Amino acid sequence: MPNNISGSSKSSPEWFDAWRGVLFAHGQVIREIEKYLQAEHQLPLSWFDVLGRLASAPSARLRMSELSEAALFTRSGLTRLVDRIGEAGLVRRERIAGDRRGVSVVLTPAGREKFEQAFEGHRATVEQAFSSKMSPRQWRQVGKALECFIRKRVLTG
Amino acid sequence: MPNNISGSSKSSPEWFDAWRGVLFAHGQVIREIEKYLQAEHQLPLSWFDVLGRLASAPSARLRMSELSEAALFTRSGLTRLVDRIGEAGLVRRERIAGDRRGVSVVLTPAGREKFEQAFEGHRATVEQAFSSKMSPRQWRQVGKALECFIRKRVLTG
DNA sequence: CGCATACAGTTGCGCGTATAACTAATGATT
DNA sequence: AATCATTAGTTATACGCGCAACTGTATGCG
Repeated sequence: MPNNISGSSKSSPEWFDAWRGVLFAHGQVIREIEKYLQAEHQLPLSWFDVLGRLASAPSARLRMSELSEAALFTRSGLTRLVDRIGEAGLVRRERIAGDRRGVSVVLTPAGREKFEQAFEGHRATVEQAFSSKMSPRQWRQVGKALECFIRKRVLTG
Repeated sequence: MPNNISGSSKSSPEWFDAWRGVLFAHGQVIREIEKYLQAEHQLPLSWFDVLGRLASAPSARLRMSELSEAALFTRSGLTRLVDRIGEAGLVRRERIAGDRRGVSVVLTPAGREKFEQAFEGHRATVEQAFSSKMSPRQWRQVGKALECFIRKRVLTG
């Protein structure tokens, strides 16, 4: 076929390298984080993620839809996920006054404690696996460039 | 602790924003890509990834271990993945002369065609979902900063 | 030469997620 | 008030991945 393979001209424009970087960085760092959380806290990353979002929400509560919006999973997966975390006593569901369809997921004290225990190590893991691989200047650039992908938490105070 | 990095000792130091950016960008772009590949080519992203790696390898062939090293999955998952892609006729296995343990995965003509059909659209999808969200300067910076995560294909020419 | 160790890849199993169909409540339209 | 469309969340099913144990081959060592 016409295209010559090994040449970087066709198969890899510059912006594609950026994407590949995101792809690989993500994969490697996620693995490290999961390894750490599982080994030290018996905590799946998905649990940690949910706990973290709740912990930084006002009143430590979020609706299912709010959770899934910001999150890496879909609504469907979230139901079971919250089930499991709930069974472990780290969150609980509460009805919402005024909308009988909705449910709030609330962080329990046990959940907050679990999260706080894991947080520092998680931070250290990200630092070691991710940010230590680049200069401050660079991570600032990366943060700025990818800022637009971050779903802002729009929370009415 | 030894390091109090540049001021913000709160919940989000600057390098953490960079990581969050990677996390979110990855999630969103991956979704878009998967949606496109599935809708237009009935091709899971993992298949496309394998086909692409093979397509850009000399002789369009790679060992299982080479595939898994560079890739986003582990060896175990790869066996089944290659099974499925093989059943679809896009790759095939071949024994390696001189090492009866090893197996080469080889791209078939059908596999190459499938990949090439999907490649352009994939490229366009990444461009639209990822790189159009930032300036050329920025994606260059991102590419540079995350370069170290990319497992280089060390291929003796 | 015979046994132990390391390596390449595959298989059994369990778990978690996504897709789609479903229940239930809300809101809009008439 | 009755109906239709929309939204919130759950459930049924299937599929893909990772972990750990297993087969078979290669290599090291006494």
